[in-house]
Amino acid sequence: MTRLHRLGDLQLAILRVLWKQGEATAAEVQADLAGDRDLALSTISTMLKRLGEQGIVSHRAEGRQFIYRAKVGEQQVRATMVRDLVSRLFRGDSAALVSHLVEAGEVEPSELEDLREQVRRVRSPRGGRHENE
Amino acid sequence: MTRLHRLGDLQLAILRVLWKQGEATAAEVQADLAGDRDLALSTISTMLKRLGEQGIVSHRAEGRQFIYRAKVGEQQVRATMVRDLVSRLFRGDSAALVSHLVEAGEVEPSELEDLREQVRRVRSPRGGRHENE
DNA sequence: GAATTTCTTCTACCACTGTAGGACTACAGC
DNA sequence: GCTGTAGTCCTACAGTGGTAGAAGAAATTC
Repeated sequence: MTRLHRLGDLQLAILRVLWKQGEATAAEVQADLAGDRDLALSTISTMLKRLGEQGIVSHRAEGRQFIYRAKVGEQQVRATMVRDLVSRLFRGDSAALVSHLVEAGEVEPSELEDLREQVRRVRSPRGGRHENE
Repeated sequence: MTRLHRLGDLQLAILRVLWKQGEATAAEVQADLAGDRDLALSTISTMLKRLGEQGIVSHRAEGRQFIYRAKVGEQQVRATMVRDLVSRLFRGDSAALVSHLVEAGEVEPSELEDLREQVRRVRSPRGGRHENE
């Protein structure tokens, strides 16, 4: 599971299906992806197999077919990929990424306010203390 | 310049040098990178040539050697790559990325506050209006 | 002008993603 | 038991990044 930080489009698309469905066969993944991407079954199978070799998905046999399941969670992938991006583009400074988002007009300052509020509510359900300071 | 959104490590490292120095020869890039990455000159040259083919850098001849210059700015690359990540991992919702950063403990809520302040200062130097709404 | 130095370009190789056709295999039905 | 059928695996190819040796070209130096 070494290269979690640079997953391709198809790999992510497949993982998204597995996250959504819990587990799925290659054919089910193919069906779920159909529309956006009409891919041959062998394309999906090949990628699932490769993801398995990389430890990113696992599978169990059910009769003749394999049922796949993601071994990594969506949060984990997000965390890993975001951290990679931050280290590559913002010298590891996550706040610089947020700053960029605001300056680039991707988020509004007011949204920061909302988020701060929302997080505080989660962290301190009854007006308690923070873990630092 | 179609594939700005997925630049490799070396490509970014080279661009960083060009951004810092304005322009540079392959040997200068190599020298600047030495320490972190000790690469053959031909490695740098090859990548600079490829970046040129992709329209990401340009060069002019100065006597026998080429002097390279980035054709894309750091902000542009950041914007493109961040947008790509957001679309791949957060369904295009940049605020969700910020939310993720806070929940993952990568930025503190207090930092959001600072950023909001900082941005307000930049946008409205003397308490003026915003450009939207 | 020949030799040396200094660049660039060519060629090559490995790894990985995306993609898929075809081979192989095993179960299901007749 | 044979034959479809449904599923996996093998093989392959193009594209791209990372890496670099070797070849080719041009300027500098004797």
